[in-house]
Amino acid sequence: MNQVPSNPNSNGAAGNSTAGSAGGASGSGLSPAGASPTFSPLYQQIKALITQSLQSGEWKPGELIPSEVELAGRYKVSQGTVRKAIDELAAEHLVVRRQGKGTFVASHNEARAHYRFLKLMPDEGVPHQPDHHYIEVKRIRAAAEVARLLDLKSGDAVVYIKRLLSFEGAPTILEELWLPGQLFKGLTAERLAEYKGPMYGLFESEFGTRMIRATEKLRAVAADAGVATYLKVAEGTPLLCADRVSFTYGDKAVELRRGLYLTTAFHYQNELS
Amino acid sequence: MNQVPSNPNSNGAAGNSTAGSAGGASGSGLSPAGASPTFSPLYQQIKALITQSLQSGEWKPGELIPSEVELAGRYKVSQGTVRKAIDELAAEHLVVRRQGKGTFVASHNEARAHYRFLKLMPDEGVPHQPDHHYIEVKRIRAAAEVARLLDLKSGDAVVYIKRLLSFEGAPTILEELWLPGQLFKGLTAERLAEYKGPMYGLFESEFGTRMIRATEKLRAVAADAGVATYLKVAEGTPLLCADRVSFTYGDKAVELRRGLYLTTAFHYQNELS
DNA sequence: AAGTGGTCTAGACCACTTT
DNA sequence: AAGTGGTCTAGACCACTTC
Repeated sequence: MNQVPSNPNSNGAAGNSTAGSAGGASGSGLSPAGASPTFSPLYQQIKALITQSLQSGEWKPGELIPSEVELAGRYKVSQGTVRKAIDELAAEHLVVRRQGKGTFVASHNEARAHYRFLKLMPDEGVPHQPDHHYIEVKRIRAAAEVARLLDLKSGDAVVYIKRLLSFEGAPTILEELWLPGQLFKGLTAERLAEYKGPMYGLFESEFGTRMIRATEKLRAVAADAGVATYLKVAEGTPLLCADRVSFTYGDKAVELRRGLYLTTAFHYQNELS
Repeated sequence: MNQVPSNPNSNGAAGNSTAGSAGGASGSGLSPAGASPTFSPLYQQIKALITQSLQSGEWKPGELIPSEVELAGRYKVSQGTVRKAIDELAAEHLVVRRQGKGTFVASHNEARAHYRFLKLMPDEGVPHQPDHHYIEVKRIRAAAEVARLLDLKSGDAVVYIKRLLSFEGAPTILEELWLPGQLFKGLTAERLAEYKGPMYGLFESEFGTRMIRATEKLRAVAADAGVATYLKVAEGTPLLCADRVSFTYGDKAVELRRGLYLTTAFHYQNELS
């Protein structure tokens, strides 16, 4: 993290080898010198420093981060370099820029973020907020497969959640979740049921874990007897099955989720671009 | 297209009101003055001019476009402004940058592009190229729904294609397509069958229509008798149904596609980011 | 008026590719 | 050596928000 690729300045102001030392100003424990010796552009190093401040909670979701000018001074680089770093963070939805106001830490407790991880849309009309019914919330031991995907040891504590989501009275989504017990200690059915807003908003504001991105594998499956009862459909009804792995900062997997979607009046909306 | 937001130059070189006149250099018929009077940043205007050259075929898929320096001279703006325009075009996959070589028009006839619109992956192992079997290729008249989605008139000519894709002998995808007859005049089963590479590659190189982006609606459905025969499964087997609308330059819809995927050994891979 | 992000310019040098 | 995109700086001004 200490090397700077070059020093093309003739003036004395913007000296080199500064990004690393400036990194020390970001507070918490940075990994010491002996890291990977690969070169990277200055703006990538700045981006990494800013990301560390986000991850450490120095700037929390919804909060204003320092201005580009201030960050440029702090890291001893030009505003343009800070700008390019923040541009990429904004493209990854880690921060949100607002002209005239500043740059804010992205939060799932915002209208704009609500449909980034909820791709099920009604075939007709505008989306409504679903009713949540928590069927089961308990702490269990991780099975081998769950442990592998969450990078835990087999038998480690895991929070298991099973819930049913209904749109205007129509049960539509049956979901199971597995979360690392370590990260979600006080998570109970009550906390979940009473929380207004998206589940990821609760995770980020109450448990300090913010979901950054996710991968999903989609399949068509037949409803078994138990599932059919919850969704009030015939056994064997085709359902859309979405197996999700969600990641937080540092590409660390922190959630498994299996969703079974009844797609008679809803569809999974996707953009290929 | 003629206005330039401001003229912050004190030197005489980079004059104003030049982007518009430079646009005339791109050859084909630009829309005259009376367009919308909304302001837009210079780099957005440059981006629009470059996009027009892409759309008009001045630079074809796979070809090298002029260097940033040359474009800056042509449009009478700084290299940085051209750079920002091309940055966005690269982010939208309209062009591909290669350091030291130049900027190229993106093409579906490239390994890198093969999996942008083909999201079905094997559960195990690496993806293989499927075998194509064309069941039906004919010209028909557009039904109301097809006409509406393709922005045609009901009854206009449409090319209809039905094909079966198999991976290592296992029939997996049954697909139907509807294409505007106007744009795909010489499209026959022979042309399709003999073409090596992705179908979108054929469309762009033989018919001058390049797919830029698409939307998909995914549902789980039950295989009916006909579909079950093609895919060699029992009637009622759950299948993943993907209804796609593809767009070319100018957000013009130019393809409808319904894919039925057998997801016992395959899944639809999606990234939420 | 002051502060923020957004745009634009000009010039330098680096990394990579080709000649 | 020459040409390309990639990085970095410095400074100017614009658009928007707040005080």
